[in-house]
Amino acid sequence: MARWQEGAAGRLQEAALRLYAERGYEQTTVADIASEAGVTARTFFRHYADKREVLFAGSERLRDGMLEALDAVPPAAGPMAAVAAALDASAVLLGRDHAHSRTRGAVISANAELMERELIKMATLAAAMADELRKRGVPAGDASLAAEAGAVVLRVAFEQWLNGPPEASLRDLMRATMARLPQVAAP
Amino acid sequence: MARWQEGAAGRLQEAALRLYAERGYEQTTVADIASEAGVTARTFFRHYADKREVLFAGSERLRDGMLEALDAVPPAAGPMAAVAAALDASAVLLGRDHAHSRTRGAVISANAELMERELIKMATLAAAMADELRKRGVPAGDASLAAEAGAVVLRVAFEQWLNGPPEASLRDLMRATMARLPQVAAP
DNA sequence: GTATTCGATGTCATCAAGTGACATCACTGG
DNA sequence: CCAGTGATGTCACTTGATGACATCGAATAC
Repeated sequence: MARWQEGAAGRLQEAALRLYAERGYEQTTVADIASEAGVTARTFFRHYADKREVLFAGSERLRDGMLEALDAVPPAAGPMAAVAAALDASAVLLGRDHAHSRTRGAVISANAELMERELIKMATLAAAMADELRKRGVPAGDASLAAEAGAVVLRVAFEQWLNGPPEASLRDLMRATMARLPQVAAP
Repeated sequence: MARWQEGAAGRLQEAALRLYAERGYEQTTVADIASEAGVTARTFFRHYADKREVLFAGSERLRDGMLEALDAVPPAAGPMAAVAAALDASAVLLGRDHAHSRTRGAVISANAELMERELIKMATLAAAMADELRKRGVPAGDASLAAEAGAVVLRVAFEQWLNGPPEASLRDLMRATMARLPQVAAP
């Protein structure tokens, strides 16, 4: 028998999402979350850098999955084709649990601090994709544009998916949005 | 003679930028800034909602200027043409003081919290443009895409301008980036 | 089988951000 | 002259976040 219960990180994650959803992010203290998970506040900060981060665990997995998919595309293909492959990978990772994503999305969009964190995660993702594109020989400016455009497609499609029926395919939404972009962007 | 010196908001802004640049954002306390500006910390928070916001005063002026320019474009023009006009307006407002922008940009990109704030300001801007486009009859999805794409162009061009020579024209950079987008976004 | 080390946690102290309540005092309009 | 206004100061307090040190079960070494 362990001195402490296992899976503190997971319990903290669940408790945080539940409390944020129930009473709101600002009305929830770290002490509340920790006590709910059966640990102390100090332990919360050993698992998550701050009160926001507990909602964004797993973002490295998303990034790695997307970069892997991007790398798998032959360099002969254009930058946007590579980005499209990364978006396909993201759809698999993000499009699993519609209900959970909805709760999480509602919590995040209800609070500016959480929105900020979400945005910087997306920006980091885009920067990583741009880096990868540059390594493939894409000119710096084009790499930034393609990666950021991909992030825009991801955000717009994900939001549509959240607001739509649970059975809709996030991947199809992303592809449709991706196809629409050059038409809208044309003058 | 007034009981207190005028222009506390401006003095706080200058002191904050200087101290953030000298010792770094995290190494600067609100008390430091306030004392430098000859007021108390409590007064700092009466002028700026938090320690980050002092670097983002004037973002409403930028938003208003861009929305005004967007509105001036005849609705017959496509959404991207309207966004382009808004970007032109932003170039006038943002492209004035290269040295100051560079210092500010260096401070912001050196700190994740400040980056977050910058990103949410851009996202708010994009959301406002998208709203305006929808009012002009642009379909919701296209409006989001066009506005977010415009924000991408602004960010990429602004960064190039910051890293380039002071005499370069931000407006020209934005137009060139804008023209490049549909080519990159095409599969 | 006992000793040692390791790792996740608890405890305590402390700092900085942010906020509410109330006092102050120069200026302003009557 | 006097009441009211507005920017500020003062004080008390909550909460987020971090460093230092202690604890104790478990794995590992011997």
